[in-house]
Amino acid sequence: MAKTVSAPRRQPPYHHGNLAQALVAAGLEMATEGGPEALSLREAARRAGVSPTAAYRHFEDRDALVMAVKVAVLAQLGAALRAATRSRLPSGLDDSERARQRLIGIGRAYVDFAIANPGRYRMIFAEATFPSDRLQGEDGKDAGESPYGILGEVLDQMVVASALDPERRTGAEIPMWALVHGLSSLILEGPYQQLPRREQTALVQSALELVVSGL
Amino acid sequence: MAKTVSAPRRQPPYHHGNLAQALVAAGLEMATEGGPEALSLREAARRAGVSPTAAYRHFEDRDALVMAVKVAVLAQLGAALRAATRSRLPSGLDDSERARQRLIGIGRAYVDFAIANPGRYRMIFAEATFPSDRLQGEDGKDAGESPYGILGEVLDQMVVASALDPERRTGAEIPMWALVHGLSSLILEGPYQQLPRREQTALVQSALELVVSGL
DNA sequence: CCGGATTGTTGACGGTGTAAACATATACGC
DNA sequence: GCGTATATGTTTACACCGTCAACAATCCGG
Repeated sequence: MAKTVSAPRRQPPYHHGNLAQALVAAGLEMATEGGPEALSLREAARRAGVSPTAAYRHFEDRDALVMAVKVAVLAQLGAALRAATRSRLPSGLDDSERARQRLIGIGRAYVDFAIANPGRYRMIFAEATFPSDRLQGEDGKDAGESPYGILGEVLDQMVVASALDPERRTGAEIPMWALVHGLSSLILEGPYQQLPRREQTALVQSALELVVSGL
Repeated sequence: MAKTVSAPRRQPPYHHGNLAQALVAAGLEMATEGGPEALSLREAARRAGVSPTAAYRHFEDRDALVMAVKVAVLAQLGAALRAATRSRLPSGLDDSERARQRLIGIGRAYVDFAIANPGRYRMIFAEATFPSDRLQGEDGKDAGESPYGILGEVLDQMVVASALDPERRTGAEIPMWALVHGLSSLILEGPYQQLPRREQTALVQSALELVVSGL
């Protein structure tokens, strides 16, 4: 009775089913816990309940896994920024001011994401053996929900709402992007880590306003 | 004849003489080649011509060496910024404009350092096991030639030269610091790595002007 | 001159990334 | 339906890494 053969799913099947995805999920966990340097192929395999080198059937090397996790994190950040673009704005603002507030809003959302998820955030800037083999390509042409794409969208809307001179639109993402990333680094690893959250966000707000008003 | 005993310095003496320093130097090399993750205690020992674990007499663990190298890099960056504050400025500028140009100058110098020394630059933001044990302290109270201190000096000079409202002096380093760090990251690992150096520096210049004029 | 403190060495352990050889399940052509 | 190629997972092995403990050489203060 209870033949081993026909017993349904006694122990995990030989084939995992979706190892690649499970490995990325494990990698995401590890990144959350300790950033990019905490990400290990063997540990990921362990967490996926699979032999130490099974990951090599899905990722050429550690860097490949890192990249995959990085992409996943970018998607999460993109979602956070997208959510920020949908948040309610105080009423009684004209279109121009609303567009401006949207921009400041995603800036805040970016830094908030970094503060709330330091490990995952740092994953975004993980390296791939510096002498960069094939850095370009990237293919991410859709960029539909890429953080950078969303920033571009919001800037475009500012132009439409006459909150930004069309002539200054080109390259406008640069100072914004640089600022939010710089702020995040400063708060995460720099001189402002000790500050109470309250003051941190105040500092972020004023820096954002400064740059946005300068655009 | 030629007694082994008295033969002068046939082979390196048992005691290295200045291992700690040599290890930091080796670490600096390795950081130059491949950033923080390329830094290994054993390899540093090897380059210093010493046994694999000798480093432990001078550094508690790998992180300690990383920190030491980080300090060394900060000093180099500080020197670069200091040099920028001494560079000649075009004549015919009033004090206020000169002070402003100084600020832009160290901003450029910061990004230039990052571009010229990506590995060493990234070392500055190397982590020490995120759950940070004793992050504060830092003691670096002198800050004489610390990059952050130099930035503060230049901002103070702007106040003196009436290029910056004293009321806005507090926290003025934040957007500047965030910007130059963000720009560096963007150029090193972000969407602008492919750009010709020429356009990169142009982009840096305009972002700096935008922020400085907004201070 | 001697004995303790510094500094460096040796050997060992568990962890990592990676490659090669092997095993098993799945999928596809006949 | 069968049989085999292919995809996926396992085992074994190697070199490297960080770290610890035990040992050896040198230096320095009494």
